[in-house]
Amino acid sequence: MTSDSSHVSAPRFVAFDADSETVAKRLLGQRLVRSHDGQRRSGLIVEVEAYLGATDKAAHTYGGRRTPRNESMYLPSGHLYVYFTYGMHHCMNVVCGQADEGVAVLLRAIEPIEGLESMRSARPKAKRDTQLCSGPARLTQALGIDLSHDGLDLRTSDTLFIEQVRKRTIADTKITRTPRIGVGYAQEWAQTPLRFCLTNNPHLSRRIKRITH
DNA sequence: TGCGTGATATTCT
DNA sequence: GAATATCACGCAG
Repeated sequence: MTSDSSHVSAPRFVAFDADSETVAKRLLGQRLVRSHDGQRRSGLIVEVEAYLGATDKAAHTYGGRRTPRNESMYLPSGHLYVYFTYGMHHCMNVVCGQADEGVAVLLRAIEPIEGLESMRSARPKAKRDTQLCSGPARLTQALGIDLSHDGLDLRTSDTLFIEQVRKRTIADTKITRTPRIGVGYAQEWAQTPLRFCLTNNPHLSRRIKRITH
């Protein structure tokens, strides 16, 4: 195996059919690929958040809420839920669990691997490559993902999909769990550690707080 | 390094 | 009318 193996097609990641915590951990270290205009932009998934559905006060589907915006979160697992927020940002989620359950994983950060030039031109404000995809809205901007991708099937799409570059789930010892970002309103759910990061990866959306003794 | 703040569409009160 | 699964900028220390 040489370092120039990025053109070799890897198998698709297909194991979306599980609860969102399990899928969140499975997705860490897999490769998110955006193929557009004959170019490939891709990166390793380094940070995700699990959203648990109707019982989760931080989830868009809390209490079974169903609106035109979140409709695709009720699609079968493997589909994409893209939403627009703060009047200017897109965020992308992978639907998991069962159809109509409203369960998903938010992709928060990737480590860029291919198509760095395209990402840089898509994100002129990023001063360093660690700022290209280190945040949910940053990574959608870097990859050119918007509402036109809402409801897309990652298992069959040729333009956006996830490649399985490792068969085993990353060991728990290499994963740091923290509370989710920006969900302080969600009461007891605000404290629940459902954000999963590859420990000390430089492409995270935020540094992991040091544990104080 | 770490606040405070503006931009601004969708949803809920 | 208010809040939000955010980002980028300015200013303080």
